[in-house]
Amino acid sequence: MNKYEELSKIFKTLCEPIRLQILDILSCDEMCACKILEGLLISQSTLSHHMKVLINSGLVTSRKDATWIYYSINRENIEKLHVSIEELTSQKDNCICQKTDNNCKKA
Amino acid sequence: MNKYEELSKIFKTLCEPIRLQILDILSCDEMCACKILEGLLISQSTLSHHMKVLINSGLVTSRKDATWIYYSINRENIEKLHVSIEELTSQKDNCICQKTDNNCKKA
DNA sequence: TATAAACATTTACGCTTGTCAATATTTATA
DNA sequence: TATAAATATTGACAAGCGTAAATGTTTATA
Repeated sequence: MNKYEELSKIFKTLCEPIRLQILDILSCDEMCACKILEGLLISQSTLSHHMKVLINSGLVTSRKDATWIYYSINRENIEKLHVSIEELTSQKDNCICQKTDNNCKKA
Repeated sequence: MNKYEELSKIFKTLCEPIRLQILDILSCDEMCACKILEGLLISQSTLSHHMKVLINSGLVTSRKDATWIYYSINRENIEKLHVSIEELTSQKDNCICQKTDNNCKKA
């Protein structure tokens, strides 16, 4: 998997409104799935699916306590996302664009 | 459209590896579509489709010159994206999470 | 041990979207 | 005006994914 595919995996996670809402709900503190579900209009199985996607992306972590699972934002990986976006879009040496001869007639 | 749907529109744009590669190609300078295409393994019509998606998201702008169209990154909206991610994931007053009574038994 | 609560998994369905071939449009130039 | 280059659009198809009902698993407790 190249770097674009790696990064796109994070964005695929973020491209569903309901998952953004879940991150918002988790922005202040950890919360168990049953409480997250209370604020949403989706089924329990659908929430479970979305939490799995969030966990797999690395944007959210979980801990188990008895029958509850507490989810929280992985702030380290949120910061890594900021860095990745910056690295992708900012001017840089040895850029991929320099591998193309840019002799297209310019204005 | 609520704020989650608005933001998800940006992430939907970024969730395709080929569009991330296009942003990378544009990271140093503007480039016309025919030159962008040289560095990719997709058809012309597919590139045209992706450029339209990038334009519609606001992440890329374009200017026309004769038969060429030059595309460039809209850095102002990249910065807005950083702010949106920060606003979503950081702790804040009047957070959506406080609207749920968090009386779930904690460890 | 039986029951209930919390969460995960399986299965099926429908919608979205990436892809390309074919064609259309626009502009420069011979 | 005819041709070629650059880009957009249309149409069709396949793959990915969000969704929920039904069911399974784990844990606490009566």
